Amino acid sequence: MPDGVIEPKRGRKYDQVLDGARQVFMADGFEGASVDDIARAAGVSKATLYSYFPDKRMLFMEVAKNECCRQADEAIESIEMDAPVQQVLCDIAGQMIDFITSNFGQRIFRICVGESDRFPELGREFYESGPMMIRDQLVAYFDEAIARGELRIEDKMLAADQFHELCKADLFPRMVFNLSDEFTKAEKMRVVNGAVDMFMARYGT
Amino acid sequence: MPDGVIEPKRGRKYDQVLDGARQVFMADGFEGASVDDIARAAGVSKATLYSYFPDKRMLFMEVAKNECCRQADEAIESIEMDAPVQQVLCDIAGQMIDFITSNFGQRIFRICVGESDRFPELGREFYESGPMMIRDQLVAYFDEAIARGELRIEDKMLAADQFHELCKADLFPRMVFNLSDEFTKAEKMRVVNGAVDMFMARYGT
DNA sequence: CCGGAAGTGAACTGGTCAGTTTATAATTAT
DNA sequence: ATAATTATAAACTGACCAGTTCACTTCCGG
Repeated sequence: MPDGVIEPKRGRKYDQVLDGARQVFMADGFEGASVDDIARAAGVSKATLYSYFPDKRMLFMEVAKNECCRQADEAIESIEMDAPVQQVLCDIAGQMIDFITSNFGQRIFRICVGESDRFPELGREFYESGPMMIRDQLVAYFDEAIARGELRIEDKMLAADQFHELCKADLFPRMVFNLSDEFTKAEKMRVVNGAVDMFMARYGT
Repeated sequence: MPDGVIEPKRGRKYDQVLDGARQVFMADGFEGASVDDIARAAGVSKATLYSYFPDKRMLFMEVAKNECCRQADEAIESIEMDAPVQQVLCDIAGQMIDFITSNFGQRIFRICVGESDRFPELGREFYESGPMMIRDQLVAYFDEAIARGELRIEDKMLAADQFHELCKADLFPRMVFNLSDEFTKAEKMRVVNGAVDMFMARYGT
């Protein structure tokens, strides 16, 4: 079997381990998750797990990277970039809020923040595949809209970061400090519309 | 000694313990800090420490509560509420950014977020003495400014939360994910001005 | 059907840590 | 000065966990 492109990275149980790890990390956090639990959840022996991954951290990094990319791609697909600016911004805001308030978004954020001292690559990795990608996507979209005369922005990076932050108003603190872990459609709409209105008031033409 | 109002809560070494705990928690986080280290830093025996506080969590809560109140009071004092709106908003934004990017602000946030699953009172406590207080203060200020005809706001709570979030643009993600831990005056000014301009474009008269 | 690769389970190492206990010493109040 | 309170040091309990090792089993390709 010289190749076959989609052969599972190595060994049969690689994905199984990743799945188990995802479950346990999402349920218990990074420090909270024990490798024994992960092996049990994956239906795999600890020795096998350690034959795939050098240590707990690398295992976690792999889980996080995988899931982030998957979710980001999904979100980007689903947006119709040719609609009117207001509409596009609403869609983007909706996607961002859905991610931020999702179970995965919540957990990964919590872990990245909590562990990033003892585990600095993690924060950086997440920043680059999260906030930074969002900013780049937004700036690219702004460029188009500016060219069409629909927006006027001096500092596009700042505008992107501002929009991102506006989408977190109210919801994010409540979530992150464990006051709520789900939000109604109405609560989300309020924030989406608030963000878009504010953004257009400042940067609309 | 029937009373004397300012007698240290009980026992001579109470404050000493709190000081040591603050140092070690700020340096190592919550899980990262060992009670032995705290006792050593406080110059106190472990048994003494445990005679003041029932467990590590309660000790941490006390440290956090103390420090939050102290910092919040300081910040509120320092603002001249009768200046023009733009000026007041700039001052408030500056204060918020200074707190968020301060060593203490950073550490306490990291700990609250990281531990709030296994330790839910903590998140709530911090929310109430942090984001919620800020929102209330802002809303109170908005009321005055609206009465003077300087602002026009329908949803004041949302506006307060938006302003708060705007102050975190760029800086907050970079800090929280450990890409930077200090910021130049210029970086802060860019965000402050960006926040105020955006806010005034939306809610100014 | 055989041989090597992949996987298993369970015990083990070496370490950390919260919280308790005990016998002893320093402070303080009366 | 004496008795009660408060503090100390150090050892100890009981628990948890990452990562390793090893003797053994299962799986799969040639």
